[in-house]
Amino acid sequence: MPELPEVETVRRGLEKNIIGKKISKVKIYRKKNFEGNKKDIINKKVEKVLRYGKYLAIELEEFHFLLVHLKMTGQLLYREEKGIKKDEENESVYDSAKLPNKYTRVEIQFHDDTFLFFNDLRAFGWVKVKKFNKEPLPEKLFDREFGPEPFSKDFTFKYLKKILGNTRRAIKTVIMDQKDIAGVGNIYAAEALFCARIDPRRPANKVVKEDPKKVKQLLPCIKKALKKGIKYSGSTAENGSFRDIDGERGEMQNHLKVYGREGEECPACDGEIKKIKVGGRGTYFCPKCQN
DNA sequence: TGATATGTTATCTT
DNA sequence: CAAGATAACATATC
Repeated sequence: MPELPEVETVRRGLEKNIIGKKISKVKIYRKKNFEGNKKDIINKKVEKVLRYGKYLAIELEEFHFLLVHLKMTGQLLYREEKGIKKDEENESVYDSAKLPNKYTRVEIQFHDDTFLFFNDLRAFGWVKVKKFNKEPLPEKLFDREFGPEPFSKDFTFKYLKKILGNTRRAIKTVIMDQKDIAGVGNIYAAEALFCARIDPRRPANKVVKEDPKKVKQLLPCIKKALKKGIKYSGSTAENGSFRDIDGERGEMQNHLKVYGREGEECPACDGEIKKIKVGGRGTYFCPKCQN
């Protein structure tokens, strides 16, 4: 679930709460979700909290990093203390009145006895410890390539035209590819394509050739969709897993135009929102006005 | 009960 | 080899 806006929501929460804190203890509940040597980060102070696409990097002293990817159902939960949170009850499996719980994979304790829990029901996510000799580029940090951040100056119309014009893949698949654009996932891809009135199934190169105007629209549409997602602190569907570091749901699900709205009337015309598969993923769009 | 789920990546196919 | 498609990861829900 977590895409750029959700991960950015978590990043901001962490920035507010753990900068300057020193790690005192690391407890690993599930080895598969942890990589590296936990001793490397003990007694190290948190200096920065960074985000690259959907990836998080907590930078500690002397170029030590605590890296996190939430994948589908991961959560980073900050607590002043262990145990049961007063007046809280679990309504869904993704709630966490009590911490740690059965889905807690890693527990970070700070010197002031506050905690950061990495919870992940499906356990696809991970926490890694890495160290460097100097400030690393994101490519080095995560051992992978990143497309430009949607809010950076590198994300231009020229660039968008280039990545779309180069391939016959469905346009939705391309804008979700992290090597092409960092941070866009299934929800915000659907919203951006609706905003630009583009059929998500269309081969990307065809859209560039036949509808350059729509591609020009798509650029601000991607930014707007993500910005709105950040504004509403991310999206948490009915049975969704996303929570901020206080365990709170996002609000963006109430402002989505097509994602998750199968069968509802299109907000732009009198068509009906349909759900199909594109590149194996659930895809919501209005067949009447997106073409 | 089998299909499905918001992410990424290894592997298979064309 | 490249591009694109698909399976796999682990668990809950309908």
